[in-house]
Amino acid sequence: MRRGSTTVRPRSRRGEGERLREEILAAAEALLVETASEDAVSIRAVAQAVGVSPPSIYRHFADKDMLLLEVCRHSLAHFAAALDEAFDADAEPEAQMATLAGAYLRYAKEFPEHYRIMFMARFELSAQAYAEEMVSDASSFALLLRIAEALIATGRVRPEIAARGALHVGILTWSTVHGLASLQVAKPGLPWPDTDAIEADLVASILRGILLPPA
Amino acid sequence: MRRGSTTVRPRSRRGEGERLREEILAAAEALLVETASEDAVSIRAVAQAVGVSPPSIYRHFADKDMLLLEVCRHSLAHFAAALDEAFDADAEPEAQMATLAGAYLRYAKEFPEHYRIMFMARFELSAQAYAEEMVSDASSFALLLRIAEALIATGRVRPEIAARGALHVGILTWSTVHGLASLQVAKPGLPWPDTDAIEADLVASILRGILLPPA
DNA sequence: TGTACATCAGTGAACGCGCGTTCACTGATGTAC
DNA sequence: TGTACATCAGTGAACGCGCGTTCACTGATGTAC
Repeated sequence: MRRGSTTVRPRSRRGEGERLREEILAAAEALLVETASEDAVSIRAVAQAVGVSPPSIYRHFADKDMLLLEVCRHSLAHFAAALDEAFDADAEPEAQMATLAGAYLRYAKEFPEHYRIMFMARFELSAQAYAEEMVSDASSFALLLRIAEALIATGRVRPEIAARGALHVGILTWSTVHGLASLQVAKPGLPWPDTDAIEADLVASILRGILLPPA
Repeated sequence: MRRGSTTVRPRSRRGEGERLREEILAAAEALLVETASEDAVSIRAVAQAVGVSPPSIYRHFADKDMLLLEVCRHSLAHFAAALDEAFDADAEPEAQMATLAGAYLRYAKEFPEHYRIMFMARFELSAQAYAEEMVSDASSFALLLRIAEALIATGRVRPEIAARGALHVGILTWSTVHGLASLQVAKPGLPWPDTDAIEADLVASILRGILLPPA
């Protein structure tokens, strides 16, 4: 089986060594997306895809874990950008939450392998780094927390839930959308019925679950 | 690193060859649970754990995929038994659904690796077998569908959701509990706040999401 | 009751593979004088 | 303007490993006569 390019990569000019780093990351990500398998992303496969020898990878990444961690970070930024784009600062918090949930589900459908490595993989070693990433201000989780706070501030969140704070509300909503997203990523072979209807009902259900009933 | 037992396994008597099959399955499952990693379940590791040579495995399983599939089937039965035990045929459908959700979350917490291979792994090849398993009458999914039907029959489910049928309701509830369960399995390193409160609120939210508001 | 033999449970050695990683190296390129 | 040289980007070959799987086999055990 042939895989990767046979292109001969021209050597970078003096001082431009960092270019290879970007190429490696891009190739690793592409490999992940194309093969839909974390296992296919090996040092050797990435090197071949870039058109470089395996030891060259070690110039830019300490080891394989560090490479994967960096790919994961890239994906998190990509994901955060997608959600940010859907965010409307002027909308009502309820609408913001619904929009965010919709964008979340759309992203998982469009980039299932990105989704998988971000939220379904077992990066045991990088748990700490991962946690830091999640908590950073630029992250999508931070955006969710801001919306949760705004939602609580409207006074429409059920008091027993609001009392537990924005993090509590954030995790409730996150885990709900993650459920559908990850099932679809993990089990594409299942006979899914009308997914649009499920998504719509799920988003509506999330809000009904945490909000007071309309007066 | 030493792993597995050094015990010498006595050869089965004539006609008792099937005993090894059970031992292999048990060892594979134990390995999965102990190491918390699908990758650790290799033909060789299983053979060593049982106290047998690697080729012996092939007497009972065509290849590695078939062994893993069988482990997965075992887990599904184990899981279904756990949910069945929590089921109270005499309770109200709403209470049944809440109980089922609670048992589901408890199972995922207690047997995270069983949970992972059942609902988070990528068994591409066995998608069909998996789908058949899910649909069988003895499965936990069948139990969920029965409860969903009973819930719809009470007339308390929101009409726009009830109109889509029990499968729709089942998937909505399943994906919601799966979200929390799988996040906890995938990211045990995250700084989870009070999980009991989250579980309780999630279960309550599911029902509020799909039911009509109390009159 | 004894024995030849078919069957069954399981083995030992080997195959080729792809992996992560290390090591000493090469050769182009910019720079200092 | 020419040249020696330090630096930089990247390489080729090899390491040891564990893997799934195959093959021809061994030796115990039950059975038929």
